Amino acid sequence: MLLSKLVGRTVKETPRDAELVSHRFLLRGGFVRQYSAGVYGLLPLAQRSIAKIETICREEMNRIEGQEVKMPCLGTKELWDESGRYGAIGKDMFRLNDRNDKPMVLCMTHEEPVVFFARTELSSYRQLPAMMYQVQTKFRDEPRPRGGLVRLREFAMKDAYSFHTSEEDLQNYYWRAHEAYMRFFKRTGCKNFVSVMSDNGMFGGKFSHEFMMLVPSGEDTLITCTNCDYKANQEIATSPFDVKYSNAQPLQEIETPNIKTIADLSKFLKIEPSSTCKAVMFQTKEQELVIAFVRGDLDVVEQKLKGILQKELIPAKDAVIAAAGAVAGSTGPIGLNLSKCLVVFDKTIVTGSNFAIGANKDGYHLNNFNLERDFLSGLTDWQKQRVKTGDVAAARAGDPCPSCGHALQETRGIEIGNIFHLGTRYSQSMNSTYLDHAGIAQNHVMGCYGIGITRLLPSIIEESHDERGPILPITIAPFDVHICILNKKEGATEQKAMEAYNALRKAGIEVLLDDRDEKPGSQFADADLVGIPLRVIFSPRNLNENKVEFKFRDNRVPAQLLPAEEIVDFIKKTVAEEYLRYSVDE
RNA sequence: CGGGGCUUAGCGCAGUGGUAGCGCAUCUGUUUUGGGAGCAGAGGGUCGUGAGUUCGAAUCCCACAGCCCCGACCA
Repeated sequence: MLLSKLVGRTVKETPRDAELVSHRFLLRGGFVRQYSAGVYGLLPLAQRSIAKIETICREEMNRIEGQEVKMPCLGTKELWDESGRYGAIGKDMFRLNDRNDKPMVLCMTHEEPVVFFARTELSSYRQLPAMMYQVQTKFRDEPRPRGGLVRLREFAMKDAYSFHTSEEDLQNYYWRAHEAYMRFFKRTGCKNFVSVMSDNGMFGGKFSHEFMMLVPSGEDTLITCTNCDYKANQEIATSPFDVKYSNAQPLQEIETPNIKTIADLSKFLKIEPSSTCKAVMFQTKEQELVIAFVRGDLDVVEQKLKGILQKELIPAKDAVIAAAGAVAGSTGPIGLNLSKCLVVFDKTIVTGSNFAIGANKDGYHLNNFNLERDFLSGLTDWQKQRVKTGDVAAARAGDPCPSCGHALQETRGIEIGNIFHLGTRYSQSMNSTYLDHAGIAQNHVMGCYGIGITRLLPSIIEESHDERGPILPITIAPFDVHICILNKKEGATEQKAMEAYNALRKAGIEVLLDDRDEKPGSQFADADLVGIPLRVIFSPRNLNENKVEFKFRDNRVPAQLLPAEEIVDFIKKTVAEEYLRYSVDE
């Protein structure tokens, strides 16, 4: 490809709206352009790069017996009603009506369409297990798109769905998919990534893993152990915490004027925040108050709370708080109207003792609160139905690891892939069955596996760049080699470069040739912005000595001067070696 | 959906009531050629939209929209 003809120009100035490094370089390098919030077009550089990502992805999916399919983006209300998600998913799903006013959706994921395939095509145990995958555009009306290509409303995802006759078979396949993902990310040049245990959401089945690129700009917080293999998204990460035990003291009511926060309360009572109990309030869509009690030094993880209650939560409104008899600033369990609220106690409150807690009376708190003695033991049977205990607190850096007890640490990550156990969540609701040995209809046991194709390019740039631009792995770079011609009009410079260009292309190497009559500085700056890993520079200065310059984009070794007649063979060899760096053993 | 900011040429910006500007980019010519050069010239605008105030509005008032950031949310 001749750079002079390439659609997509580089720009010197950093676009005002771009905050993330990857966003800045993708715009400045002429990879992408924005159409509207969360909607981008891919120019040739990005399109080529993403096509390579897709190819590697297909190879890895095929390797685990995946069969590529293509399901429609456009879906009907009827199909999404079968799983119940037409109603369960809120505004995140794009909805539209066809010409006859029939309600339609733009699919944000494809469990429903794939089950549509499975229930007619996978009707015998003889066909199982089976996996179908596609690379398809997804539409999600994100409340807030952000970070350039990191969070989009329209993006490409590789989504895969596997069908099994048993949980055991699914588990086996799940770990094969896990391995395929590790291979895929290594091959695409991801360096610092991990798989962590993650939240399944409301409909996701029993377990799941997220693949996370560890970069400071990541949106997710990960909790990892400094000693063992424990790794989890903070949404599900847990810790035994450091619990102090002491003998139960008598419950006392204390006057606490104008004390509304944990910080104020612990200061007033001269105790550690970990000796207090805080109330965090949400509500359900049915106007039911939800109060989570957690040790004062900890925070509540909303996803954990949702998991325990199996309900959607929104911030609590004053009227709902008042209706349940909760007093903001002094909220406590005693005196609540349990018919109007659900209460969840974190395990830190179950196992700890003598907490300072709200008295549900403005200006008062209780001290030496002990959950069983002071609250649970006095509940009637129906009240007990309204009170749950569980793990709702966020593990933090420094807390003990649940596996080995060593200190945990926090890391930021971008989610670049996930694998989910789905079980029979969709096959049951959508009546998707196969006949087993005995001729009895059984629901398919399912797993699903996603990779954020579009998101991978910015994620890799986030972890692989310098101040001048991206440093792309050869496996996903838009071209293998970038050739600059300095002072093309002088002598045979241009002719020599073109000869090398044609010879390399004949050898199947993808070359971007800067054939513009630009100053060296401009050419180098643009080459840095495009980020192709290998660079060759033809100049009269060096050709006078019969030499050509070669360098790596990442400057891993100093630039080398090579005899002109050797450059083609040298590049062929170097390109092959470069691909080898990202290969994964069979 | 809350809070904040922004919207003037392709990009980055200046312009507080009186003929719409600068830098970069683009095009022409010329000089120059190892880290974003110089000179000379040219093209490019419904100043986000609508409605007001005014003799006159990019500028003042009102409404709306779009975009970005923080938060909420993220199946």
